[in-house]
Amino acid sequence: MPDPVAFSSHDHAQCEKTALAKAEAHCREHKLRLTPVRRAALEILLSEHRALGAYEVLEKLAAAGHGSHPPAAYRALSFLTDAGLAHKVEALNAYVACSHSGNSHTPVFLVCTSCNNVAEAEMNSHGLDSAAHASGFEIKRSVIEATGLCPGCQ
Amino acid sequence: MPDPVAFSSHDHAQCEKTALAKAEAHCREHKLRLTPVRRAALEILLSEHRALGAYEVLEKLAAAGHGSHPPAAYRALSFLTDAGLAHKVEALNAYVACSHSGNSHTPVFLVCTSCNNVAEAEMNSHGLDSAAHASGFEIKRSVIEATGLCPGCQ
DNA sequence: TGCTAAGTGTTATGGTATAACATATCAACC
DNA sequence: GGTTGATATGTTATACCATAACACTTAGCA
Repeated sequence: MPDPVAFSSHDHAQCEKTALAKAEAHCREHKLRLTPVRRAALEILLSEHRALGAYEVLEKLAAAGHGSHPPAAYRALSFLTDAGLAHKVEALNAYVACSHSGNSHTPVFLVCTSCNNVAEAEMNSHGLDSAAHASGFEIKRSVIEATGLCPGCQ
Repeated sequence: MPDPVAFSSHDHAQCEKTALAKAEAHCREHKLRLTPVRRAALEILLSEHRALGAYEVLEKLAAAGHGSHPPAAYRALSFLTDAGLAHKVEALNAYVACSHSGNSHTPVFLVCTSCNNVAEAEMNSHGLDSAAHASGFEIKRSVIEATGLCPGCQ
């Protein structure tokens, strides 16, 4: 597992900018429509490394002049997660921008309970996959999340 | 991963009975108070291998003469999960009785989207643990869940 | 231009979870 | 046995998370 960027100090403006550029490229390539609301939602998620609740995203969307009713946020989040540009952290019922390209992958989240930052790591979920397959279970989607303390908060 | 009992036909009455006996022993040993409400909640969870929502548990608790307000269910479920006698399936916001002794362990859930049964497997979460530790993250609790189709539903 | 599909606005409602405070019960000790 | 402090339960109220259903608009294309 590489050093997760969420727990290291870094040039966040740059971090945001490149993620957004990658997202645009990904959408162009896959003919997905990154509309203003969706783009705004992505920018909101990208602005922090912690996971944001849907209603928190909604507030910020409304503040930015977009829809102010729950479906506005849920639709945007749903587009982003379907496109692989964001993920839902099930343990928090909250959403984070994807830290990796637009590649389809099984995310692994490290959620710090102190600073609330969420790092996304890539791991070979091979153990899970093959073990499940061995017992005859066919995996569609998997969720791997760990809560605890990040290096900076210990 | 051993063949998960939830996906095999088995003597469920026996399955329930031994789980309950183990839970009682576990509580005695750890001086935990398995009060009537808590015991009732555990029996409710044990009655099925699918995950039950908190309000579903609440209904059954009320029907059995226990509290009928949400905190009654959440408190019982919280006791059971803290004691390791039940787990929350985060992907479903629902609860299942623990299939293994009272041992503290990292559960791995296989959730069938067709029959709704949830199997709990034990797996060495060693990959996750050591990888997280290598990047300096200290895990308190981890969630590993896969949704898909069980052998019988494919 | 007119059609169709996709996206958005809006209202309403349903499902999940906890805060806060009152009351009751338990366990241990005097 | 009665007192006390901790644990558990009852109760009210509310907050947070999520989606159904339908109307309207816009984009993309024949």
